[in-house]
Amino acid sequence: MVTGHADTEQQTWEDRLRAVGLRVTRPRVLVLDALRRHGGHRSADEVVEALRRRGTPVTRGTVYKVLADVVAAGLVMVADHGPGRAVYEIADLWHHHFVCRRCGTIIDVPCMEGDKPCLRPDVAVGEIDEAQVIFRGICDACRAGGPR
Amino acid sequence: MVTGHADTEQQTWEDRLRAVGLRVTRPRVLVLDALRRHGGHRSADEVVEALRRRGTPVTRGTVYKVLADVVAAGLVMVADHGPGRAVYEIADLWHHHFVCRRCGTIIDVPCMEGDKPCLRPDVAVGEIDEAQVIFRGICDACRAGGPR
DNA sequence: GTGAGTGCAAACGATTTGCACGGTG
DNA sequence: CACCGTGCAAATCGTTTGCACTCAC
Repeated sequence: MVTGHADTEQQTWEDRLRAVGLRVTRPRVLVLDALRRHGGHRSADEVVEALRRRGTPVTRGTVYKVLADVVAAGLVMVADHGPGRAVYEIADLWHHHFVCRRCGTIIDVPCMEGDKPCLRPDVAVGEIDEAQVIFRGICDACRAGGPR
Repeated sequence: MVTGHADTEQQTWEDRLRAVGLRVTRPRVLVLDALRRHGGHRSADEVVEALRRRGTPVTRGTVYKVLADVVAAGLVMVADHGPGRAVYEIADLWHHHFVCRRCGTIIDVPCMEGDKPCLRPDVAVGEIDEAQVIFRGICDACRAGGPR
């Protein structure tokens, strides 16, 4: 599909960035790559930490700016699961989140209707372009771990 | 139903507080009452401000503590619509939220299936006790106000 | 070369915490 | 009267911002 050898598909980020009118810069590619490598949800600080560990440090402030840009551009989704708990992930497939009350783990829950908002309220409130669903409860791992 | 004269049903808070094992104190009743009086969603600061205006001031710190307690006790629901945007409301009837991207207004969206989580994922992730749904888009008021 | 993007560090605002006093049970 | 809950103020933490420098285009 992609011409070239990139085993990380990294080149795609350049295309995607350009496609949304953002310049291709090192921090942007690194942040996006960190998110895709991880595959799951990461907070801004976790991205900073991951990049630092990889030997390609990016400033905290810059990470926030990059995240704000790519979220605004639609490349990344942000989900707030509580105060000071914003998590980011690549906006590829739409899905919901299950948050464990006990261990805080976030588990992806596929959206039953594909890549568009799968829910619609039965009252007219406005034009809905997104339906973010957060399920809360106790995850199987914690339940298996005993009643406490 | 309730013996007494309380036109504000305030006495109920005492019962509800006791029922969940919390002491009945002035700040707690005031905070709960402020939330119910308002009927909608209020941030911690808005509660502080409302109580101050009513001539029954409660410290910001105390409001946060009270809110944390009553949320933990299940008397109040908290919804996070973004970083530093936690809003609280009485946990009486289950419903979802529609957040306008333009003006920030929060509109209640009734849950189609009554007072229990109306949604269930089709994968087993754990024991779900809550499904919080946040719809995002442009509210009718903003749309009526023109394309910008 | 020019403006967008970055790094650094200080500023910010919501929420939390420590401690001494006061009220509830 | 013992303890929980409050008030006050300082601390904490995630996130934002200002400014000079650098790099992408």
